[in-house]
This record gives sequence, C-alpha cells and structure tokens, in this order.
Amino acid sequence: MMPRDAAPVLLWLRAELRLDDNPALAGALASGRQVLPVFVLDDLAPGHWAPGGAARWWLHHSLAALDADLAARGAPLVLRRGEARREIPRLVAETGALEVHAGDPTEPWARHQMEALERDLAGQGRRLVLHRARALFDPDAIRTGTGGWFSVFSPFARACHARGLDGPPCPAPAHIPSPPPPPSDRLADWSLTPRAPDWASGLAATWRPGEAGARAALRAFLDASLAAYDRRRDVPGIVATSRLSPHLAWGEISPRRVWLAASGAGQGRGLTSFLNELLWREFSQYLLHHHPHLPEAPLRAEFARFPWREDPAALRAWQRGRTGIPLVDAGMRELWQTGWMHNRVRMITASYLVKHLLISWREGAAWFWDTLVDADLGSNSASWQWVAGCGADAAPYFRIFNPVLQGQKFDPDGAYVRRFVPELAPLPDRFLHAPWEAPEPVLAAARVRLGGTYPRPVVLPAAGRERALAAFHGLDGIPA
DNA sequence: TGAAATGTTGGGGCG
DNA sequence: ACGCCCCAACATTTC
Repeated sequence: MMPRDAAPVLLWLRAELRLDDNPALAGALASGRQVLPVFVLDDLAPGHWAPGGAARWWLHHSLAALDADLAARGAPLVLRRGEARREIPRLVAETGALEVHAGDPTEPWARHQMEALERDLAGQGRRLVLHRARALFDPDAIRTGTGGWFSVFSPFARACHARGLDGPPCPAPAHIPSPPPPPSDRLADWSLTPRAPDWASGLAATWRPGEAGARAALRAFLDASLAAYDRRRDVPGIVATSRLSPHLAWGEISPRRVWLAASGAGQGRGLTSFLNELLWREFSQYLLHHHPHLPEAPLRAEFARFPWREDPAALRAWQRGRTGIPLVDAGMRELWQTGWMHNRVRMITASYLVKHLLISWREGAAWFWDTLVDADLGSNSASWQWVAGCGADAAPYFRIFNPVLQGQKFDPDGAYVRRFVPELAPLPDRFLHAPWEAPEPVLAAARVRLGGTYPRPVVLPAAGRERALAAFHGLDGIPA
C-alpha cells in the first residue's frame, strides 16, 4: 500500500463520458491528488436495465474516444467488468485511493447501488463523492408553491427558467495527473459491437460517438437549424433537429453546455422551442427521480388494470416495420437501421402500438431500449407513459394520432417514407401514406402488390381508432 | 405535441 | 331579383 499522502482518487465515469464540464472530474482534480479514471461495465447482474444492443455499440465507440481524449491529457482509462459494488472497492484496494468521485446516478437501481457502495467504502474509511453531471437542476430543489413535486410540464419548465443555471461550466483540463494504472480489461474483449451479423453498419454511417462528435453535432445544429427549429423540427424528412440525444444520454456533452451554447447562438421562437426540448429531457429525469417505479408501473394507477392485448405477430410486425402503415414502418425501420428515430415519428409509432394495436407501452419501451442509441431510462419510460396516457401530463386517451394524416401533414412530399420504405417510392404522393386506398392500376404501375411487396395494414387507422376509444372508454378519470 | 363530428357562415350557381 | 341549395372554409364540440 502506497503512503497516504501520495494516494490517488478514483474518477468513476458512468454516463458522463466527457472531460468538458464534468463536475466529477473537476471534483477529483480539486482534491489535489492524482486522478485515476475508471469505467465499470456492470451488465452481468440481472435486475437492472443494462444497455441494449444499440447502446452497447455506442458505448464501445464512446469509450474508445474517451480513452484517446484521456491519453492526450496524460491519463489512462481503466476498464473493469463486473458488479460495481465489488469492482470499485477492489480498485480502491489495488490503488490505495482515498476517494471515489462519480456522477450522481439517476436510475433507481443505480441509486441503490450507490447507497450500498457508499456504506461499503465508508467501512473502509473511504469517501464516495457524487456530483450532479446529468441534470441541469437538482431534482429535489424544483418544487411547487406548496413544496410538492410537479406533475405537469409547463409549470415545471417555468420553475426551471425561474431558477436559472447554477454556475458556469468547468472546462476540460489540459492535463490530468494520474498514477500508474492497475491492470485494465481490453475494450475489444468486451464484445460490445456486433460480429455476425454486423447490423451496426447503418449506425456507423450515421453517428460519430465521443466528445468531439458531440461538439461537432452541437455546432452543426446551432449553425444550420436552431433559428428555424420551431418550424422545422417536426419534419422527419429533413435534418432539422439537434440529434444530440445519444451524446446527451452518454454524457458526452453536458446539458448545461448545450443550454448555454444555444442561448448564445439563438433567440426567439427557435431558441425557446429548443430549450423546451432540453427541459422535457429534464422533466423525464425529474419524474424518474421522484417516481422510481416509472419504468414498470403506470403513474396513473387505474391503468394497471387496463387489458393490453397479447399479440406477438402484430408486435413483431411493428418492431420490424411491417405494419402496412407507411409512416409507422418508415419510423421503425429508421430505428432499426440507424439506432435513432425522429421525435415526431416516435410519437406516431408509439401511438400506433399502444392505441391501434392495444399492445402495452412496456413492450414498446423494451424494444426502444434495445434498439435506440440514445436509450435513457427516464426519457424512455416517461415518454412511453405519456403516449399511453398513463403518465404525468399525459396525452388523454382520446388523443390518437392518425398516421395517414400525420404523414400528409409532416411528410407531404414523402421524402421520409420513400427513404425508409423504398418499395413504395414509385407511388404518387397522393397514395404514398395510404397505399391501400390506391386504385389497382396505380399500384400496378408502381409495382406494388399489397400483401406481396408490401403488407396490408395490420389495423386500419379508422378501425384502430374506434377500437381504442372503446377500449379506453371508462378508464379515463376513474380511480383504481 | 390529435382527429373527427358537428355547427356556422358566406359566396356562387341556378331555377 | 330572389330564394334555395351546395359546399368550402372556418370554428366549436366531442371523443
């Protein structure tokens, strides 16, 4: 064991894979000791939400980028795999570290893990120091006038604006003094990227994981899209959203940095609208913080007895983009191919699963969890509950998206559907979003055979709407 | 961050 | 010239 005055501190990086504006890193450096950055892949124990397939692909590349960024500042990145509650104390013992600095956990399972670890470390005379690194605001500090928790977005957002950001960002250090590292796993041995089959080529063509990629995405968004964000963000066929969600989910960029950069670059409706989206992300984290069962149980208790349908064939058709509804299929295929889906289309595909197919939002959440590169437990859970109508500030049961009308409204030239459902591309705009309404000669001219080259609708929009209204009727407003 | 049904109004075709 | 009807356009209500 090394002498106490030379002992280092651990920087335990979890979902804040960045050096810029990282309060955990700043806290570790402020100790005045050498800093050893570590990452623990804790995906072996059952019982928590381990990263899904797409997220693991992202994690691999983000860790590779982080390793290079740390090396440029003279620091290693130590990789370990196993239960964090065992691996962190083990690393503490190996290095003689006095303190462990980490970002504060938002997931309920991670909070329990942290509390146990804090006790364990305290038993060894070591300190666990948590820093808020993922949220803009302390969730315990945003309260209603009567001291309660917000359950409606608008007043929550007002309270956030009123509070304001707390302090300037902390820039990345030029140098990170670090001790000789203990043994590390090799990233390649974790097999986070797919081999056979390699389904990740579409992801690699779409994304640049890592802190530099996050900064580039932010810059590109501010330059090209912020000014007209409020008008263009709902059009899935163009690149008009920030596409920062996976970078934010892994903490490759801090929400504070995004907030400040946008505020400095924009104004008016475009800016207001974008900051609101950041606050929706904040609201989701806030809800998860105050409602730990959000991923499993409906916030509105009466929904616990809703008779969701079991329909494996329909679920699979939805997952694979074979529902026969062009806009729904385009969205689900974008997700499958790129690990991401445009936000408006997320609402439409989710609404189709929950309302038209009457399949539980938890099935949808599980699929998104496995296929999204930006999978985040708070956002995923809160958003699915919102669509299903059982969440906070939720869409009422009778608010049912018509995927044909949504297509005509937000994808009028069919650019989005044609990109992801190419077998329908030759159809004229008029029938692109509802091919079952096209006359036979029009289908023939476009070489579309319904039930052949493209499926007939699993459930037609009008019929699904009627069925959903009947199913949800009486549940609304009636306490369990 | 909805859609559909229903109600209202006003212009224009037409007997 | 007038009343009637149709219907588009918009507003309101309902689910």
